[in-house]
Amino acid sequence: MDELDQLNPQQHKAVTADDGQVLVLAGPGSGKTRVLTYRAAYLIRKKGVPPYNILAVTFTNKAASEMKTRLESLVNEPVRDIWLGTFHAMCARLLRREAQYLPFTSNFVILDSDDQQTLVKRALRELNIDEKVHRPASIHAAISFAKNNLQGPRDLPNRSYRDEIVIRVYERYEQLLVENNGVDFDDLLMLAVKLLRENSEVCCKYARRFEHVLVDEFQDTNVVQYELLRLLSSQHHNLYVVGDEDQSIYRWRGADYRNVLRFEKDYPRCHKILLEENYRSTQNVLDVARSVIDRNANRTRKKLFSERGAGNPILLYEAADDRSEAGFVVETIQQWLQAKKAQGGDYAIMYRTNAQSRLIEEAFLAAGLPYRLVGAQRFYGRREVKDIIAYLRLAQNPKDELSLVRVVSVPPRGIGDKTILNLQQLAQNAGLAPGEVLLDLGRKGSDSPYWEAFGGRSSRLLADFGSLLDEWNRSIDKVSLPALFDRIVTDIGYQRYLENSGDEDQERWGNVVELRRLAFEYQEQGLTPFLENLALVSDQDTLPEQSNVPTLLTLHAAKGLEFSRVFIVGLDEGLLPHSRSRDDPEEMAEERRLFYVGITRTKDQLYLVRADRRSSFGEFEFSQPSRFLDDIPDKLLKREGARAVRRTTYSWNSFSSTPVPTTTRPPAEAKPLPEPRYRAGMRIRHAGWGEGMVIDSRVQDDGEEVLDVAFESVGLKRLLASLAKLEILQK
DNA sequence: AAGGCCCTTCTTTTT
DNA sequence: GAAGGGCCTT
Repeated sequence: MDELDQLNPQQHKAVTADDGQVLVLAGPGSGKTRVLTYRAAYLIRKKGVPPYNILAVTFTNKAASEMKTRLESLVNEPVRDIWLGTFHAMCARLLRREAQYLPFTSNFVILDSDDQQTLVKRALRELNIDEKVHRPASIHAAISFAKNNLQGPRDLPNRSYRDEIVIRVYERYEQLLVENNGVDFDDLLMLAVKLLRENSEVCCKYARRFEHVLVDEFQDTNVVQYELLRLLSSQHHNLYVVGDEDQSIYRWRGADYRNVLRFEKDYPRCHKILLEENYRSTQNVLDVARSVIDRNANRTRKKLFSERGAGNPILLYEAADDRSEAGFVVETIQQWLQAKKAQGGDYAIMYRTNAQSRLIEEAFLAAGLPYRLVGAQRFYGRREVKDIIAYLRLAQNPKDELSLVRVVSVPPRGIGDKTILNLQQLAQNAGLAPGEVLLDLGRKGSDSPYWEAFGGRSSRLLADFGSLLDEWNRSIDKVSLPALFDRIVTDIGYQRYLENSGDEDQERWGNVVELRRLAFEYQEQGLTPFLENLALVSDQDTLPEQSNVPTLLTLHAAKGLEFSRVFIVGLDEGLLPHSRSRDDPEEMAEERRLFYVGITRTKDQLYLVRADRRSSFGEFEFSQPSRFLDDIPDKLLKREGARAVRRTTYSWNSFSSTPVPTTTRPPAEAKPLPEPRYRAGMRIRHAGWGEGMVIDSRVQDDGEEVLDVAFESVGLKRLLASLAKLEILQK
């Protein structure tokens, strides 16, 4: 462990801290995760703690596997038996092991958010509650909130009709979960805590085992997770947490950065260590970050500093609309790539909402530039992927009614709504899951007691499907996961089904093949770990391996990552901060932290981008600059774009025909501008795009000349004269 | 039973 | 501007 020498004094102090409770408060880029990894290595190598006795909790699976790799290289040998993973994965593991104490069997399924929503809707319908008045999403949010506070239906206040509804839906929802042999995300945590609380034997078993508990991203733990940590460290009391209040961005999921304060209160003898030196960003980036975050209250002020020097100024580009916002991003990247001053992997484009990625993707596609998009939803949310996963889930857990209903007519097999309804009612009366009735029909055919309940045709069809299901279910332990996968896909004729379903069938089949590839990676571990992983993948986990292309991601997904050159787009009121946060100071503070997280991902160059108009709803709407921009001192910003050149745009609205100038900002500073080299009407040649005609040329405040050129090959492009190598063909 | 069409209704962030 | 729900036809 000579590697300890590579740490700065603060980091060294943190890594070698004594046993007991340790709170490491660390600014962005200060080597937080590094400290955590070194701490684990230090415990193993210097303190002789067996990995078996260590529990390390990270925020994503990706972070976990990276930590494991780094840990192994630090201690120079494979690290087995350590528990290293996310809260959810860790709880799933614990619950499967201890399933005997639960109303579930150990092959329980983890429901995704769609499933959860479906169950809530079913509960609402059964209880005859109007979905228009009581939105499933909002009821589900209330249930989730309760679970995150360790409250069951009967622990909730019942003071209004609305309370009453939440309680009744919650109760039915819980029953439905048990009937499906399924748990939701919140249950994973809540059931684990309940088990540890109520069963001291089980609690002791784990608390004895985990001599050391290490936690990353502690600021984003919620009440349940906090309690879980308390219980798991209740024997040895060695709890080591690392976090940064300023980067807490999951309040809406129950996370509470005040857990940091609570930690100090609950463990008054805890050792508190600050890491303030930033190894990532230039001082300019840090100064901008600080000007934004210092407006928040309730935090340990950290004086972030960097030895990297001031660096480049931060660029603020104000585009006319969201299309040209996307155009600016892609063209800027393209120019730097062509000038060989940067490479694709240096870049990240961050945004508040997933919907914003669309225009940017389109701009990348139009420019013929590759990119990668972070987001599990993109792949796992696809219909074909969900279909196959549902079949696998059903094979593993025939009680999974949600999956059964999903796949029963995909591809169509003559079983319709009416028959399914009959099946469900019959099953309910028999005290079974529909899947179990189906299995019985499949095995016994016309000898099954349920055969008579359906018309002859329906009985036959159900029995056929039931016997397929039976075969899949039996083969789980006999054949490999890829073999089971292939068998299901063949048995249901999925490829032919896709081909007959028309458009996009190639792409769809491609996704099925990709899912099969993933299944192949799990052939050693088998179906249950595979399904569990599918349920618990985080967006970051789906980040394709380094391919040196720009990355598109939400600000949330950017947490814990770093990039040389970062664009944060959509810096408009209503988007960042998001309109849903407008009325709540706590939420507004969180939007600010979110912006802060984005800024501090930057190593070298930060671009802040916004647009005067953007289409939300399919309609254009005018937008105002984000209030957060006002908090950045002018001297740290270099302005570009429509506003910077004082091009007045006019807005119109339905109330008045009078044009309203929307340009309000004074120019950064008034000084004579150099003459443009290019004029409208010139014919030019570009190295990549060939010949084109200059449509517009203007010089910005900073002296950069910006051209709009119509190319014969690729159409209209905006470029910087200083970067693009242009040849003037005709004046 | 199944597929197609038009209607609304939203749109934060995600384990 | 997409996705789901309801209603229609075959």
